[in-house]
Amino acid sequence: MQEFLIHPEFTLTLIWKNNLIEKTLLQPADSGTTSCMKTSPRPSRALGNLYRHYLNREPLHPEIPLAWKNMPPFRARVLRTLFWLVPWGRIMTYSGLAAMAGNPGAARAVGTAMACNPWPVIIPCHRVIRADRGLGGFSCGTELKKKLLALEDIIL
DNA sequence: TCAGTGACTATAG
DNA sequence: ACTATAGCCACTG
Repeated sequence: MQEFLIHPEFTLTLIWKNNLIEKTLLQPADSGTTSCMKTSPRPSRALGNLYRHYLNREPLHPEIPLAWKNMPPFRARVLRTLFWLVPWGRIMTYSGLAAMAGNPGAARAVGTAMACNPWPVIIPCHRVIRADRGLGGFSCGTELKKKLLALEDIIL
């Protein structure tokens, strides 16, 4: 089952399987979209939560049902750490996140973990930047990363 | 087991 | 500020 969050800057698709969010798909808004947000009909609790996250910065609920099965251990630790430690409007470096996840030297592996993040936006990998304040990479395009950060009043 | 890979980083020109 | 480079680590085939 799929459902959508339509935002002026992006569309987020939640892909559900066995009552768990298997992954999210993120794509930049195509030109000429609406100026307000909307969701697909009968949104799940998680989607409602995401809607209000972008509407009025409501924190994401810690129990969003994500399908963690088969995630390699370090990547899971990194993603969980990111979810818990970096809320709306905050940023973290790859190396900082590596340290918080318990392995200070693993900045590069954190980058790989971000690249493999199955749940962009829910797990806020757009809030992870380089130690030199550079933007770093983004699977869905660095332009979108910049816009997501701008929504949170973060300018690099 | 091991070589290859990459959303990194510190350092040197 | 930019480029090159060597070191770094978890994960993969």
